[in-house]
Amino acid sequence: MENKGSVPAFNECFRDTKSVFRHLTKEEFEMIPIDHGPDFYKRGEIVYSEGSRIHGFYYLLKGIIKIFKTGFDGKEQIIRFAKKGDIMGFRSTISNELACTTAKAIEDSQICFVHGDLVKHFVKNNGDFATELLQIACRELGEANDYITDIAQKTVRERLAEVLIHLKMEFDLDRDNFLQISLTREELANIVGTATESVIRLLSEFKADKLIEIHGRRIRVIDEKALHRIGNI
Amino acid sequence: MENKGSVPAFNECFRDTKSVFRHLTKEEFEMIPIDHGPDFYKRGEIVYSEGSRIHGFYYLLKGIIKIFKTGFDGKEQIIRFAKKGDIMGFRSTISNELACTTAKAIEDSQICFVHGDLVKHFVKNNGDFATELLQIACRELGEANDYITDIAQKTVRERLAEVLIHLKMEFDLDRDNFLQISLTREELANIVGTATESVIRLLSEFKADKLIEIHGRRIRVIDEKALHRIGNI
DNA sequence: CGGGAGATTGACTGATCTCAACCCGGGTGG
DNA sequence: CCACCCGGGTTGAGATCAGTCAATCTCCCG
Repeated sequence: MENKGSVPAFNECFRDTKSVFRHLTKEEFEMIPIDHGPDFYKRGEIVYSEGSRIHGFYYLLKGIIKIFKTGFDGKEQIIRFAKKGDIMGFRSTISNELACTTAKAIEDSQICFVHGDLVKHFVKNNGDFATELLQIACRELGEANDYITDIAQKTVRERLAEVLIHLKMEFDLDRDNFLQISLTREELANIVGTATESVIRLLSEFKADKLIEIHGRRIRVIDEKALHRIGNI
Repeated sequence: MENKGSVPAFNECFRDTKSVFRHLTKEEFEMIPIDHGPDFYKRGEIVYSEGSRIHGFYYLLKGIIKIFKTGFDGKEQIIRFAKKGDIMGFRSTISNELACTTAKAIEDSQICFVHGDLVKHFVKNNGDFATELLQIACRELGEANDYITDIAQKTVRERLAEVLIHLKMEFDLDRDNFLQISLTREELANIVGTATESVIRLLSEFKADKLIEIHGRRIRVIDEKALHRIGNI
């Protein structure tokens, strides 16, 4: 992690009309220390680790972070991805618990940090901010519930189809309509909740059936309808 | 659903020092209409259904409610249980979405309802209340994440062992140390995320191995250590 | 007593996992 | 420059966990 940020860049990131911080008053805004700009993380670098104490919020300015739990045998389970505009670490901050997930950059990323005490202060004194946070938590909760049901009830094939659709919706496509996000087969497996080899086999199948196109890690969805059908979405 | 409650009983339920509503001021308290007391639900009755609009919070005074999602093929996936003191329906209320789960009484229950607008008002104007709600959401989120990882990575056997431990921790035991909560084999399967027959076979195994004792739906954990080991907890 | 729900058991099947071998491309140290 | 190594990616074979189907049993209820 490296700090190259400038103060204006830091301030700018909170001004975004879609930022969680958009409800802060001018005065509250100025409470955020701007002694240093955003932090830079390279692909592979860890933002925070499972079991460590988190001292505040991470607001993602740029890049993609994978958030995962490590299972009993060391296998990762990817819970979600954070991308531009998302916040991380608020669960632990709010509930005063140790982090229950690890956050790792899978693309070079730029992150603003806001101290937990400050966030708690905002929650207590700014109803709109509290409501916003609560809504974010509730949205995540809804997604988690869907996830649970899917993993518990669907086959690996169904889940993989669904994950591909989700990735397509959640992340940008490049000029050739390939998914921008670059995941190893193992990471895909860790989203779906299966073995790497299973993902590989199913991807080949999907490819053979002309549902997707693959160039190394780059994947393009060709027949979204069919994937919807396969995934029972 | 039937309304037999008295006003005092209704008021009383918010006074509990462990209630979410404990942070409300006297004035806020009085904003809650007390024109009717708590509602009574019999075992099997539905509090709210997936896909319906929820108009507020359900605060559980007494009883047990199972909260589940219905999967593609109609199979239930139990997400969690609500018991005395828990709230239900806040996700949908806060995020203004339709209910994504169904809540059904598995024991005769007694529930207080508070309108959503009021709850939102409290969140906006009472920082402690907002913080409390946020913490509840965060706790659930943490549990959901654990759940995801478990279902994705553990075997059915491991998960069943874990579920038994959880049930023992979460619910009271009767005088004979049997779990108070009465679940069908199918409901157990719908927590674990497996087939009913698998649960039956594994329960018999656990019983043969003297880890648990079974009398119909009543289950007693005998060897908690061993279950811990089996469940990799 | 008949009916129905839930519980149990057995047999079978098949989706997935595991293990092992092999490939490929990039980076590196000699 | 080249051999080697290492992290992914692929493929095949075999093992197995767990789901499905079907028959039976046990209560409990009207």
